[in-house]
Amino acid sequence: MKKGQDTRDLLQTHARRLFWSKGYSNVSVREVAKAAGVDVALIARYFGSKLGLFEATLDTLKKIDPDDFLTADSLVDAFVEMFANAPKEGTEASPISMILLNANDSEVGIIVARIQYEYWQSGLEKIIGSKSQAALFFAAMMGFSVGQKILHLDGIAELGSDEYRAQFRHMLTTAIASPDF
Amino acid sequence: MKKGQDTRDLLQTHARRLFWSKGYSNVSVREVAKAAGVDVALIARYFGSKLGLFEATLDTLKKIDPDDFLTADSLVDAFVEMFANAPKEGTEASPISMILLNANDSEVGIIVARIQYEYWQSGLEKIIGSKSQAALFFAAMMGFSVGQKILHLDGIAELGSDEYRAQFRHMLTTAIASPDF
DNA sequence: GATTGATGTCAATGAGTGTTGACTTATCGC
DNA sequence: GCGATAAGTCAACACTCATTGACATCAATC
Repeated sequence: MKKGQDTRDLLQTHARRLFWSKGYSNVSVREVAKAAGVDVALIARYFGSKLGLFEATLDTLKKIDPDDFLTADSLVDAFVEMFANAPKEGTEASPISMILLNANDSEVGIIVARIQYEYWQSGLEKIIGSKSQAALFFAAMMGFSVGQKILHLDGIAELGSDEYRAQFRHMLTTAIASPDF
Repeated sequence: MKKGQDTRDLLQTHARRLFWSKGYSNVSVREVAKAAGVDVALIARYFGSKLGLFEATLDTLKKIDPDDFLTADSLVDAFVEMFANAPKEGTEASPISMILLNANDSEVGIIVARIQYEYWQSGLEKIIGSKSQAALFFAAMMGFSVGQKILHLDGIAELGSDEYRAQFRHMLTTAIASPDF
């Protein structure tokens, strides 16, 4: 018989993939269990509840090192690449678009958003200098993310092109820059 | 006995308020019927289905005149005021944040997003000049909206202050401006 | 080999969902 | 007043969902 930890890992892996691509409320525990090849009841055993299983998939969100983005240039670079090299549809969502994917779920959405924003907040404020401007920047990133990943807006979908990449870089740079007053 | 049109209007009014504040999937037909004080079955009678009722609440989305925003200045003004004077929590969502509120619902989210984007698209492109930049601008607006209305991010929540309003105006203005290349 | 505890199976529960059809009641035209 | 049509009521259906508890099965320990 398998070790319990294996089953746990199996559930967590498939839960992450499913939750992060379809959103919390669009995935049932039966679906996760079936994908993992185990019985539904084991979710309750190992994670207590569906929400417990979901929260277990959020661990990796906290493992990115914020010191990777210490200057404004590298921050812009990082974001440009994040969107330009975005994986195609059906794959896992980026951590940021995860927020939007669950925005309508008061319980889950706030959990994800808080984790994400608290993570980015200090770094963004350090670089941008203004708390409110950092919040605007973060919000704009969410918008780009949902525009690209969920709504597939014309234009944003093809962020890979050089011309568009330059435009995107320009927008981010000016957004980070200090106002002229 | 009431006229049928009255019941129809009553259902539509309460449906709009509920759908636009909690999102489509977070509102049940029974909840709408109870708020309107009528029987659930009447939703099927007058609107065919829950989705039909929802689509009926989208009519007002199409009634805003895009010619109100013909210059870049008035566009920025309109957006600044839209966010600065945003109604408090619990009230109806703005049309834009409606998109995010339903982003995780593949059926409903796309309906709302398409209506909204197709409405703004031509006007934005006319003002901004670039199709992709217009898409980015629209996406950023969605992000601001969800940051303010749904996630209540520190900073964005208080967009009414003069200092913040100035920062917001600056960000929008530079975002609309042409790149220096 | 028996006992114990971890692990996995199965069926059922109870709450919620949108939708349907038969029925009753009111309103209007004649 | 009568009949046709509109309007509203009620109960049920068929489904999905997360969760639970009783039961079975395995692995390790004594």
